[in-house]
Amino acid sequence: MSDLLERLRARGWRMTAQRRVVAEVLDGDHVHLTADEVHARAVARLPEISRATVYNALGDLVALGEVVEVATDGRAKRYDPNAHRPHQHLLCSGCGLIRDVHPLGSPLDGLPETERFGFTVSAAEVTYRGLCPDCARS
Amino acid sequence: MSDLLERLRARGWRMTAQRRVVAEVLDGDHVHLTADEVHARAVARLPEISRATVYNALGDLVALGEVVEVATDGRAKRYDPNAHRPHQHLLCSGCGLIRDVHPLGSPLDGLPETERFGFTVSAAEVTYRGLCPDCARS
DNA sequence: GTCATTGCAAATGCTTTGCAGTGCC
DNA sequence: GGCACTGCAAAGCATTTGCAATGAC
Repeated sequence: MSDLLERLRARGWRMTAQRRVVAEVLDGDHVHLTADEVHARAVARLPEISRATVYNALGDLVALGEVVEVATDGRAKRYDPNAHRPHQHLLCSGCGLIRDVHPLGSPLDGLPETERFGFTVSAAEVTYRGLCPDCARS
Repeated sequence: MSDLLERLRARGWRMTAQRRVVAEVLDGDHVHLTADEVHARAVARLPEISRATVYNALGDLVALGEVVEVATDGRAKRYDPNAHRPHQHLLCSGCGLIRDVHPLGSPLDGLPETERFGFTVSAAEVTYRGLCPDCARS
């Protein structure tokens, strides 16, 4: 368990029961959830929480840089709470599950056996993010 | 221009005017289009082509392994026709534009200046694809 | 007390689906 | 000529938005 809650409080994020529950659900997980899964787990602790509120809270956390939005397949986005720890992702093409991994060598060498968690790894994929000339201009 | 059309014919893909136009629109492009952009360009050549048909054709091409579905942001999927050439992606966080790049060194070294195409690159991201134990079982 | 946050429900964007008609092989 | 492909319109998810009521600071 990490100190996500404390960081949020320290940064002056107005704390409500709903937001606390969303942050608690995410906190430190190494298997990332979709907004709907976060909502389902939040409901277990706070039955009246709405989907819109979960989306609001997740959007805030992303804007604060405490959580990273991961959209690696065409389905629902997933939310990665380990924004401050450098890591890479292991994605299941079958069910969309995403796990954090921490390999040491170059990605092109493939993922070490010890970091595969039982997955059958078939490809490594690299994406560079930035702004294109047009978007950088405005 | 590549030989996508010929490969498709050779593999026995039933050719229709609509499918040909979709394949022609994609063929060899290094900036990848969304389904809607493919539809727009297809309409320019074949006004009565429907969106559903474009989705069908794209889905087929992906199933055949001739085109790769790229879903790097939470928006519309984009279609990469260069499935047979190893390459990486350069993504604009502003507008979602995706371009192919062909860097030589390790991704962790960053993207060489000659491969940036005017982008301001801020991050490199690695994803390993495969099947999780549960999905591999079935 | 004020103003941000919540919940609801309706709207949006992208994609898929059902089904009758069309046309490729 | 059979059966796969097409077009249309309607349905389906994931997500966003508008707005009145609520509650944190």
